[in-house]
Amino acid sequence: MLNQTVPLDRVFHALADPSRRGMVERLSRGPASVGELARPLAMSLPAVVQHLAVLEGSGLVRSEKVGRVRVCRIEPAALGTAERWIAERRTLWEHRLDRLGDLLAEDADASHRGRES
Amino acid sequence: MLNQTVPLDRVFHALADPSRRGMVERLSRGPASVGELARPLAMSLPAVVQHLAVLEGSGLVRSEKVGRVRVCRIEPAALGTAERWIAERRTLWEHRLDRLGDLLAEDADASHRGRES
DNA sequence: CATATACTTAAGCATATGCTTAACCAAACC
DNA sequence: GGTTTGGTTAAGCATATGCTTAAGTATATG
Repeated sequence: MLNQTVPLDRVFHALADPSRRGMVERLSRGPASVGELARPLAMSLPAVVQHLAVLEGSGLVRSEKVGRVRVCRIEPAALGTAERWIAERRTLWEHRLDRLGDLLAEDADASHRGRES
Repeated sequence: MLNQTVPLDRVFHALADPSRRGMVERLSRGPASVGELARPLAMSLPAVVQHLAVLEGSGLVRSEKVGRVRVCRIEPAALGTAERWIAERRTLWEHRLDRLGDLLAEDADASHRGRES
């Protein structure tokens, strides 16, 4: 498994901003133009375009130009990468807690039997 | 559902750095001291402590001092928050794709029946 | 053809981030 | 009590981020 650190950096960084998460949220309900993405945000259009560039750079969003409007859509794969990383860490400490639980159980068991070992 | 935007900002920002993810990864296998966390990283101890502060600020990690060594542990809840946010977005566009699939199915159905509507 | 619309590009700026080194503090060791 | 060990605090600095305004381009629309 290749150590793909760069995309994770970009995906998590992209998600670390509430405006960008708002855009992802909007796009998860369906495609939208830059103007539509900008409407709910209290900032200039160029600022929104910069956020969009971060999202595209992370692979979370892709866009194409149709006439004079740019249509943006979500790109599920990148979100999956982030979700998977988190899930893997969770699995690790869950297993660790399992082993800890086993140890405690053994311990309890041992003390019932009169603390051998 | 309260709009808890601040912790998500911090959690995603904390995860956006490979050194910090490395620390989380290490801690997901069990508690560690600051020195242990620093060992694999090519940077000064104060830099590591600053990363640790970011992780603690996000709620991903908590630590306590035992004698002269600081013991750090992972805090599962924060990771869960991030995972949940992503999962919710995924659910949204999956449902959207379902509806889209329904539409296409209806469409195909309609064209079989001779393109009504 | 003229004008409005929907971006796009460029430049500039304030603040935040990610380090560094130097100096300091307190628990453990000899 | 002196020294090593493990961490902490402070200051400084280079670069990155997140905006802004101003000006430009290309596609509709009347």
